[in-house]
Parts: sequence; C-alpha cells; structure tokens
Amino acid sequence: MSIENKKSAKPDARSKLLEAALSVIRMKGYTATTVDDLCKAAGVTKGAFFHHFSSKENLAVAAADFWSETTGAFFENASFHSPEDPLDRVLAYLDFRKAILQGEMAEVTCLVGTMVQEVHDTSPVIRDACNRSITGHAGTLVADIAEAAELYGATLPGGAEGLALHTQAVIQGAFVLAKAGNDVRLAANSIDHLKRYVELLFGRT
Amino acid sequence: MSIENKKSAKPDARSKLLEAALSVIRMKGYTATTVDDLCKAAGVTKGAFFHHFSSKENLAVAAADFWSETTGAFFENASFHSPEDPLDRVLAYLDFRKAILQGEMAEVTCLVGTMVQEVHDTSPVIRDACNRSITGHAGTLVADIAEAAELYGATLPGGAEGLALHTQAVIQGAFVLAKAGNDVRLAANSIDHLKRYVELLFGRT
DNA sequence: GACGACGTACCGACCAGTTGGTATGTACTT
DNA sequence: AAGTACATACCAACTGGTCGGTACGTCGTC
Repeated sequence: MSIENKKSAKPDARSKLLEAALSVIRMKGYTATTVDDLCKAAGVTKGAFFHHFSSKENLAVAAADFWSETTGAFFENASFHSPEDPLDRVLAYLDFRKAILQGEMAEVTCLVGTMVQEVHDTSPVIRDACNRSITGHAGTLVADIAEAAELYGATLPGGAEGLALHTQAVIQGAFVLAKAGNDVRLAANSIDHLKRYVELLFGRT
Repeated sequence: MSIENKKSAKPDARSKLLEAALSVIRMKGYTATTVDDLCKAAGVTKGAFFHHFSSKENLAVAAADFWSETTGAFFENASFHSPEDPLDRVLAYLDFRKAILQGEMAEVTCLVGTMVQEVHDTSPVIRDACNRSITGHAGTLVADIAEAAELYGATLPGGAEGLALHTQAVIQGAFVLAKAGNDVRLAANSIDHLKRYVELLFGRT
C-alpha cells in the first residue's frame, strides 16, 4: 500500500471481474457464463459484482471495452510496426496474427467476435460495444493500408477501410473454423490465404 | 392425409421443432434459446419435445444435421453449377452467396457457425456436428476448385481443400462483422474481396 | 389392446438480482 | 485533535422466477 498511485496497479474486485470475464466468457460464451461463475473465477462475492456493475449485461459492455483497451495496447506495443514500407507493416501484422495462434483456444480467440454472434439481436448495447472493438481495431490498420495503396499504385475496391475490415472478417472466420475443428492452428490456413491476397493486390511476387 | 408418403410431407412435431430450432437459435443463440422457446415456436408441448429428443443438446445435434441437409439441397439445386468453366462455377458460387445476403439477419446467417462459437468447449457433440456441416459444405467446392486449378495451371498454397475451407472462413467472418454492424449487407464487402482473391489466384483480370 | 405420438402438470436445481449489513476511508465541523 | 456525517467497497444470505427434464395421462391407429 504505502505509496500507491491514484489509479490501477491494485487488483481490486472490479478489475479482477473484468479479467475473469475475458477468460470465462471466451470459454463458455456470454449466456452460458453465470454471474456466479465470474465471481468464483475472480475470487469475489456477488455483492461485489453488483456493486461495480449494475447488471450482467453492463459487465459485458465493460468487458468489451476492457478488451479493446488491453488488445489495443498489446498490438500497439507489438513489433510489426517497425518496417519502413507500409505494405511490409501490413504483411508483418498478418505474420504477427499468425504467430500468436498458439496455446489454448480461449487464449487465442476473440472475445467480442464470440459475444457479438450470441447477443447481436438480444442486446444492442453489447453488440455496439463489440462493434466498436472490431471496427476500432480495423481502424488501426487503415493508415498503413492507405499508405501502401498510394505507394504501390494499387486501387482497392472498397477503399482502405474496406480491406481493413476484410482482414478482421477473415480473422474472425478463421476462429470459427478453428473452433469447429477444435484446433487453433486451423486458423493459420485463412491467414495464409489473406496474406497471399494482400500480396497479389499490391503486386508482390 | 389420405395418401400420405412414408416419410416427410407431414408437419409432425419433430420436423416442426427442427424448423423452429433453425430460426430461433439463429436469432437468440443456442444457450439463450430455451426448450420452451422452441416448443412455443413449433406449436408443440414439452412432452413432444422430449419424446423426440432426449435432451436439448441432442436437439442441437439434430438441428445441425438438419441444417446440413436443407442447405445442402438448397445449394445443390442452385443455378451456379451451370457454367462450363470450373472457375466460373466457383465465382458463380461466390456471386450466389452475395446475392442471398438479403432479408433479416437470422434468415441469412449460418446456424452452425453461430452455435459452434458458443459451445465449442462445452459440448463436443454439437461442435462436431457443426464441424461436419461446415467441412461438408466446403467439400462441395473442392472438385470445382481442383478442376479450375488444373485448367488454369494455378498452384494453391493449401490445396483445393485449403481454399475451399478459406471461402467458408471468409463467409463466416463476414457474418460476424455483419452482426456487429447490424447490417446484413456488410457481409458483401468480404465476399467481394474473396472473389477478387480467387480471380487474382487464377489469373483472371 | 398395445404402442407410438403427443399433452398436462410438476419438480429440483439454478440464476440474476436484492437486501441488509460491515469495514474502511475521508471530509467537514468544532 | 476529536467527533460527526457520509461515501466507497465489499460480503453473506436470501428471493422470485426460470430452466431442463420427468411422470403420467390421453388420444388415435393398427
């Protein structure tokens, strides 16, 4: 305690619940995850849960936002931003997405992609939170794609945004097939094809 | 009734429940769909439900198999098989997938893709049923893709199977983004990119 | 009259959310 | 410096309703 900063760095009930939500919901899905499940995983009581979140739905929205933050920081600090050539950065991003396809399914797949399929017409607030997360992450790719398009003189059908969203669709779809086949590595197939597509689009051999 | 054939053509409780499962589960997801929901949608009682299906999980497996049958027949009778050129058939398939992106979200999206994300590590039997459905549908594309690869002298990274599975991954991912953005037409973006990829792979302008 | 195809009524377990409380800090008053 | 008032963070026990599944009765057909 002694010298404690104003925010964060303290594993309080709220952040423990959010961490728990990421792993438990990714494993069991949103609906199948009970509030008690989350409390047990976080090591807190139900009272603490409803002190910090007004409802289970409210926690899901917070979890999606938390997911955006943590993954945002993760990708921001990753190494694929270093190449000078913007196209190389895009391809390095895809290599990175492929490289992190290791470990348990729940550690690899996407929280918001899983949730939004379940709740897309039962909970608009969760759906919107998931949409913000996906489009937000896609947005981090737009600048590099647009720069590469200009540099290589490539005309993109749906613009840089369209291609950025497509990369996310492919990755989400890769997770669906990986889950169906119960093997994380199955997702690599589609990322390989996506990389090939980008190379062909921009005229790389 | 009078002259009734041995199978089908009679809207009995079992098939009404399967039909109901397709629409209700696609809307609400598997876990959020209750047995009572299905009974109400099918217009039957709970007794009828458990007469035909030993459990909710058992119904989900049957629904996934039923989904394979109905979609299998739907695509088999579709018009995209007519072109002589196998590549044209593949591209016509993609055009067809794009053309049917109309109407309500639940009428457009994929039952097994939705279910498998939810239950992939809570119900192996449902997961396997979903996997059979997806890989089975992908299998119907392999022959055309392989034929096109030979005809156009294209070498496919992961073989014809790999590309066939990739098409399904893209379509599944397109549904995820469409649900997130709450607009069926958002799925068209990725199908456009996928078609472009296939054209580039096989050397079409 | 036996059997398959349902319907009705019900059960125990579980689930989201509530209630009422305790412990600790903090700001304001005197 | 001490006391008062209030807010925050959390806990344990409980509640009303829901869920998957069961028990058993009934109807129609062979």
